[in-house]
Amino acid sequence: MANIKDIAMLAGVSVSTVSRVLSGHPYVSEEKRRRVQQVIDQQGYTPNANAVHLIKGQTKTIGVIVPSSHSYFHAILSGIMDEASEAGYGTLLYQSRYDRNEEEQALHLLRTKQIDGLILCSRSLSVEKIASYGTYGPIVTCEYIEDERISSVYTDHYDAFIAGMKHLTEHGHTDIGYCIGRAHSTSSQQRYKAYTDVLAELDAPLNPEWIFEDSTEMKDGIRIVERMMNMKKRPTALLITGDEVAAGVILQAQAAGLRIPEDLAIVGFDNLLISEALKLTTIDQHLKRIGQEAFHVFHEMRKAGQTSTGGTIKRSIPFELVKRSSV
Amino acid sequence: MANIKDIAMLAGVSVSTVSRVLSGHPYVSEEKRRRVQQVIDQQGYTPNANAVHLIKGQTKTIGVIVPSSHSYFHAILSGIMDEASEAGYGTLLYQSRYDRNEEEQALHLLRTKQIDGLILCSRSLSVEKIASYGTYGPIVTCEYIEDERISSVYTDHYDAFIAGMKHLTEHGHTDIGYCIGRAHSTSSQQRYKAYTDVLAELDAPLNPEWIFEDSTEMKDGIRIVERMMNMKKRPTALLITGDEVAAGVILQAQAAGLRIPEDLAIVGFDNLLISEALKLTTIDQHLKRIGQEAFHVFHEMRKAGQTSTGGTIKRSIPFELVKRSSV
DNA sequence: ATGAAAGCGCTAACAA
DNA sequence: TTGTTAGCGCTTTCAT
Repeated sequence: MANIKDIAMLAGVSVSTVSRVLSGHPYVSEEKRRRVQQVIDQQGYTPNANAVHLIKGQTKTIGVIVPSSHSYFHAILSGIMDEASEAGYGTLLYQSRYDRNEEEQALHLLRTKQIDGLILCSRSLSVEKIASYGTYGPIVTCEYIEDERISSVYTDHYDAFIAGMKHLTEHGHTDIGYCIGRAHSTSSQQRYKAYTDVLAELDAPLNPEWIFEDSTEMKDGIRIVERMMNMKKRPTALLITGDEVAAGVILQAQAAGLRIPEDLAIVGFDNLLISEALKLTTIDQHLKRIGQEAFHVFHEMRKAGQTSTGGTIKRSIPFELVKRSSV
Repeated sequence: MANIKDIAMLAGVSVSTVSRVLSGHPYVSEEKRRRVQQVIDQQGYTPNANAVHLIKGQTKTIGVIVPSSHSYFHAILSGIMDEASEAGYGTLLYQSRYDRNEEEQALHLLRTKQIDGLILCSRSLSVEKIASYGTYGPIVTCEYIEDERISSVYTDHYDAFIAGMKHLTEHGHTDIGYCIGRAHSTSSQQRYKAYTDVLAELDAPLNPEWIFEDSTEMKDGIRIVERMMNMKKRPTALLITGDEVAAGVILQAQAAGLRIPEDLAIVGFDNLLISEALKLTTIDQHLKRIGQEAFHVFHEMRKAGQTSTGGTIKRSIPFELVKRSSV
């Protein structure tokens, strides 16, 4: 493996000239530039990135933590990747599998300077822990976090849930249930509040049995309907955070002979590719845009960091109710 | 940000002693070890990974290219990650989105020494192109590749397809169709061969209309049934590579009033989480195991590379027909 | 058991 | 326009 010294020697120039050619520096004579480039091509030389990173003190790489490869995160990720490559950044993906250790491992990359910043699409670690890594580089979360040391780009889940509930009540529903992912996340709490607020306004009773937790995949949707079929009184409508879960619900509802929306109305979340095929009414959170903005926030902080003391940024992304025929 | 020199100074020792403490080297007096460790803790010091990588000439990181976050790749990935972390390796994920440039970008990481090896879960680039990077480190693909310069860990798709077809013919089916992903991949060709071989043996006619291409997601399954419903003669059984597509087929088949397996028998592939919920008969390719073996192959090559000229490895992973009630 | 010093491969300030 | 040289932060001989 040739290094820059070899190239310099073979081209009969100094290493600095090679370095200048490499970085497209203007002050190089056309003749030497050509000569150097020729040696580079012929030797198949590429600079050792570790050396470059070491001396530059940056890697032009942003880390992204996703807990799983769920399409929800995939949508955000695609937004991040687009903007990152636009800005000349690479993307280092880290799958935490909801494991705190794995997650801290990723945070560690920031300390050891393997990445310039970090975007968390979800978190398992405490806010305190995450914030403690803030000194090593910009950290951006894709869910709202109170802490002042961390930036976030997020959906207002309370408002979004209210919008979904309203849409159902406007269609005459009062027996409404909902399905969420992890029960104790910040968003789940906001959703619970929205749910109870609307129910209270309606003077409708709250039936705890109609709240389905830990639903993230299609199979969870199937399970939910199986459980519903055994209830003495079933909800007439369901708010489902995640269109894959909604797909499972529709699948099993059909198998059980329920018509949609007559017997069961559904409002989903995320507006994935299947959502359209299923004619699902859903709340589009513009996940891709969340990813894009997350990168922008990182980038802004990074640029600000050079000059002033970059403050953190909180940015809410508007959602949109996409009406189809499941309500 | 303190560096090793600062730590040495603060602890009143040389940098070598700090380095020894860092790497758990035996020849350090208990007293100095404690003193150094104390300074390290108090300063919150962590070695700069770029410097370590530079001098060691390795990163203890393996790159993984996945085209998308489809659960098929996720299953392989989880196998890779398990074995990697077991062996003290980090995993750098790269989403190529079937884009040749992105894919080459990942190959480039090998040249620039940011990763020690690379596992491709799928490829868009030519075999030639990929093989040309083989000199920079071990490359392992998770699909069969003829080329001698590249290792692969794979399912024998011909045999697997034969097994699926046989299972259907044993249940009396002769009007069999199938759904595949990318039409021109190596595996698709093998499957086509298996399909025609079985049909020929049966003296059954081949109906090109019953071959559905470009099906990877649930929505594709929906589309397939919509198309099938318009046919004058429908297949009575379907072999579907990908249980998410199968889920879409089941969903839409139910909506169209087809009973499974009476009106339409289905053999899926992959045995995902939903497969069990859907009572889907499916061919489990042991994707996780493929991922595990892919890492092992990388690791073996890497270790061999130190001493001898490490040859490449081809390793076939056995599949398994999981019988449930969709046939 | 410890330290001095060479060097991993590169960039950039400085001199020429 | 070009070359010399001093690091970037670390590991690892080689002495002692």
